[in-house]
Amino acid sequence: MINPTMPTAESLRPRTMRTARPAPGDRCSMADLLQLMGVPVNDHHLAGSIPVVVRRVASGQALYHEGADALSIYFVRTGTIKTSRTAEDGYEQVLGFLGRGEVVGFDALCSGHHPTAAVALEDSTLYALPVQDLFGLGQRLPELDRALHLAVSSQLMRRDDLAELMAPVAAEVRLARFLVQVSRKMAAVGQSPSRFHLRMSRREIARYLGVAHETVSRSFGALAQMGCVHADNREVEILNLERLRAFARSTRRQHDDAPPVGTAASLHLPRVVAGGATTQALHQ
Amino acid sequence: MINPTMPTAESLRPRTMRTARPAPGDRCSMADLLQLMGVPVNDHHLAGSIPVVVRRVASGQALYHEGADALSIYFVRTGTIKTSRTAEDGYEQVLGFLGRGEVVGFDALCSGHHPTAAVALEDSTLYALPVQDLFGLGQRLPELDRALHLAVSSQLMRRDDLAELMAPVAAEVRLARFLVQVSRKMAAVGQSPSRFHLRMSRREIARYLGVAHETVSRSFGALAQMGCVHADNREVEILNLERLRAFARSTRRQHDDAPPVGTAASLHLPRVVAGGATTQALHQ
DNA sequence: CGATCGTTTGACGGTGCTCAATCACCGTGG
DNA sequence: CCACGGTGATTGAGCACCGTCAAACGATCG
Repeated sequence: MINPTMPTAESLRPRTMRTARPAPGDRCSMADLLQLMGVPVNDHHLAGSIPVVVRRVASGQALYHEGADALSIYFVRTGTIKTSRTAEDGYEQVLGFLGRGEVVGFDALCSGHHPTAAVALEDSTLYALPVQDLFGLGQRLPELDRALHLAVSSQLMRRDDLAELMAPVAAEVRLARFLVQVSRKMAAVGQSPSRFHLRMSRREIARYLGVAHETVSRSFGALAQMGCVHADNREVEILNLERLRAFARSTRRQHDDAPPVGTAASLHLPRVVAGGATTQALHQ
Repeated sequence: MINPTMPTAESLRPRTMRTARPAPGDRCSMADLLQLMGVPVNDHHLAGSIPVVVRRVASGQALYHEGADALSIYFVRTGTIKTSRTAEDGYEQVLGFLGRGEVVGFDALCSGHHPTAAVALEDSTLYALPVQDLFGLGQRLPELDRALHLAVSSQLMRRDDLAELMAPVAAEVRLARFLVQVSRKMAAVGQSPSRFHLRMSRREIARYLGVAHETVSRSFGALAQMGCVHADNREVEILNLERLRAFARSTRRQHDDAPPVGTAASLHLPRVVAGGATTQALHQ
C-alpha cells in the first residue's frame, strides 16, 4: 500500500465489511460537513446542533442506481465514488471519479431521479443530505447554501475535465491528462502527487477515457517508455511530472484557422498527430 | 431544463423579433427571471421590485472571455450562447450550446474566473446577476435560491449530454444524437422539433462532437441517405424521428460481460454492423 | 493447485483524420 | 452584369491510429 496519511487507512482491503450502518462513534454534525467543504462557520453552535447522516458504502456496492429516486445528495468523506451511465446494450460510460469533499448526486435534483449510477471503488463514507431538507437547511444555514454553490460550481468545472479527456486527441495524451488530474487531486487532499495507488481498474479508466482497455495498457507502456511514469499494476509513480504535463498539453494538429499564437511553443514531444478510428465495439 | 409541469406556455413563443434594440421598455425585474426559470413566485411584490440587469450581446460577440473575472452569472432570455475552451495551440473545444432558460457562467463561481469562454451565436439577451449579490439575493428570495439549484442541477445533467456525444461511437451516431438533442430542446421552448434552423456552423458542430468538420458533412450525407433527415445548409428537417432515435441509440456490441438479464432480449438493435457501416448502410 | 479475473502483448483491418480540390453563396467594386 | 476575393459546405484519396480478435501472463482466492 502507500501513503497511510489518511485516517481509517486500516480498512482498505475489500473485506466483507459490516453492513451499512451509521457508525456509533462517528461525529456527524453539520459543522463537520462544513469543515470538510472548507467553509468558515459563523454560528458554530447552530451548525454543531444539526445532525447529518453518515452513510457507509462497501467496496463495489452502489450508492444509488441509475434511475433511482433522488432521496439525498452526498458529500464524500472518505473513499472513492465512481459515477457512470450504462447504455441499453450494456456499454458503461464512466463520468467521473469523486474523492474527498466532492458532491455526488446533485444532478438528480432537477428531475427527482438519478440520471447516473454511483458505486464505491473502495469502502467509503459519505454525508447524506435529504433533498427534502436541502432547501430549508440552506435558508437556515447560509454557510451551507454557500458551500453548496461552491461545490456544485466545482462539479461543473469537472465537466471540463471530462471534455478534456474525451477530446479527440491521441490515447496516450488522454492517459497523460488523466494522470495529471489524478496527481492534482492527490495533492489537493494532502497526499503524495507523485506516487499513488489507483482505485480503479484499467477497464474503468478505459471507459472513462473513451478507449479500449487494451489501449490503456499500451498507453501506460508508452508513457513508461518516455520516462514519464512507472506503473506496476495500480501502483503509479510519476517520474517526470513536467514532461508529463507538457505531453498532456499536446493536442492534435489543426489545419483550419491557426491563430499565430506568438512563439512556436512545440519544441519537444514527438507524435502530435492523431488520426484513426474511434468506432465500433469498444472491447470492455 | 424547464419544468414541463409549468404553465406559462403562452409567453414561450418567441414573439418574432422584438429583441431588436436595447430594451428601453423592457421589464427587467426578478419576477421575470423567475418566470423564465419556471419557478412559482410567492411574493410577487418583492420579486417585482428587485431590478435585474439585462445584457445584450450581438451575434459573434463574447459574453465573457476565457479566464476573465467572474462578475456575473447569466440566464439566457433570448438567443443562443456557445461555451468553449481553447487549447494553447488554438484548438477550440465546444462545451455546449445554451438556449432559453439556461444558466451561463456558473462554473466560474468557485474560482472567481471563467474557465470557459461564452460567445453569442446570434443576437441574444441575458439576465445578469452579479456574483456579489448572489448570496444575499438567495437569502432574501428563497425562490431564487431554489431556481438556482434547479438550473445548476440541469446544467450538471448536460454534462451527460456531452459525454453521450463524445462517447466512442461512430461519427454518424454522434451527429444523430446531437440532432435528437437539438430537437428535444426545440420542443422544450415550444418550437417545431422537426424543422429548425441550426444556429451554429458545421465547424462548431464538429468541435462539439469531437470530429473533423469534413466528417460532419459526410455524416449529414449519410443520415440523409438513410432517410432520417433532410439538411440544406443550416436548415434541417427531421423526416423520421423514430428512426433517427433508434440509430442514435446504437452503440457498439459488447460480448464481454453481457448482463444476463432474464429473457434474452429479442430486440435487435439497428446496430451499425462491423465492416463498413458507412458505405453499406443498408439500402437507400 | 486450478479457476477466475485483470493486465499485457501481438496481428490485422477499418474508420476517420489529414491534405486538397471544388462548389455554392456572399458582399464589393469595376 | 460579371469578375474578384472570402467564407462555409461538400467531396475525394491516402494513411495510420486504434478497435477487434486472440492468446499469454500474472494475481488473487477458494
